[in-house]
Amino acid sequence: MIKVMLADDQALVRGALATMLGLESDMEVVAQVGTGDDVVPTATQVKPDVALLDVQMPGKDGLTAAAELRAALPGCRVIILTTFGRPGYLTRAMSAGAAGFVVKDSPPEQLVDAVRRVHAGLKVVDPALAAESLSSGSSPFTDREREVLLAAKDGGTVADVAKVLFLSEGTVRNHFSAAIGKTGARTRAEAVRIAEERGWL
Amino acid sequence: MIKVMLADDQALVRGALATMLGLESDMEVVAQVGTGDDVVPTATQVKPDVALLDVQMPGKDGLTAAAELRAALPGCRVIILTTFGRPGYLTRAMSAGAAGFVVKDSPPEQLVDAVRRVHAGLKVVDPALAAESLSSGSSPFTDREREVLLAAKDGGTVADVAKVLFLSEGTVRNHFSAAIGKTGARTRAEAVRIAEERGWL
DNA sequence: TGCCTGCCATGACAGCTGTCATGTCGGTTA
DNA sequence: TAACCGACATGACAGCTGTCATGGCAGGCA
Repeated sequence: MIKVMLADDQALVRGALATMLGLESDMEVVAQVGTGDDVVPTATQVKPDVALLDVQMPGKDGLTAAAELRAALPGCRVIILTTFGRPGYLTRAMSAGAAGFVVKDSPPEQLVDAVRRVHAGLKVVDPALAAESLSSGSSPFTDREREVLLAAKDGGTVADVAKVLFLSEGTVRNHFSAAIGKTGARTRAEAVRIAEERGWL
Repeated sequence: MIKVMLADDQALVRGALATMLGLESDMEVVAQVGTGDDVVPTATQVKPDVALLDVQMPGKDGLTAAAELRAALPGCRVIILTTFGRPGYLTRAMSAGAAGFVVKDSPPEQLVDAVRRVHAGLKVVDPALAAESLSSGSSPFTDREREVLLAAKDGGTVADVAKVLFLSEGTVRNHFSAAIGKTGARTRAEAVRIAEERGWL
């Protein structure tokens, strides 16, 4: 039996996936959690063979949780499960030590199949997404640029960002300008949107 | 047997829900679609008793599809299923003739229960969400204000919006200003974000 | 009819934003 | 060592943005 653990913040989806995987004759759902913070504590108790982690969760996100889980339980394979096929997510998932990456658009059989393959020691990645990831490349931002964009994500003004990061307003404007250039946007709001879509934040 | 139809753009979630509902002894999933445009054509063929519609879908959104479905098949009950518990969605779902409203955060049993209740002629609404919906109230925007916000959703400049809506730039700025005041935001980017969160767009 | 209210439209003006030229600092190369 | 490069920081300037005062127009009401 493959012992599977599920982490997803949407109880309905989590429950439905658990039911579906539980029907497979060689699988057993041994734990379900709804936040990123619960992943490692629960996993160390139940010692699953495969952990399915959603990227979006309250507390730690799935990618952070994946890295910590790999450190705590090296024998446990991780599959990242996500709504959005953002190229940046795939890159970060792989560097976090994930063995698989499945988009929620995929047919159900693909998830079941992915669990088996990953358990057998293989890596599973959506081919279309892998191609997009390569063509889109990794984040072109410098550390400061990403910080500045993050601080402005909720619509804060230049003055707000400057105060939070202890920078002059001119500097903040300059970083925005660089980000706008790199994303091909025309305003910082658009730059933030594009960066978020590509998983660069 | 209650004949259920599922509409959700995420194949994995759709499949898992179908499996889960199919296990209930008194239910039968008779159709699954992945876009809003397929809802009515498929429903007229299979004539389900209950239709579960996600709000976010390619093509028509779930709320629009719900209204059309009510018109085409008055006997078919509609449950709106959504990731986000935005108050505005609930209001719009109800005025579109939906009989139920379930958030994806709910436990799985609640969905199964909702299908049965709705089939029995009852209305099903998440109580917490209903309360929030009442306190948050309906959209405070005028038609023009909503149009202007919608046109600026993807980060377009004032000049872009003005060109699309055939208005002077001054007028567009004025509508933005009103929206900023009504949402309590400080920039139009923030106003757009707030309006979207509340389901006012 | 006259008054009032709410929505829409416009332009002027102060202030914020994005761009650019410039300078510093640490790491790399000739 | 000197030259070079990239990242970070700053301030000046032109242009865009949000606010405000103003006016037209349709609907409700005494």
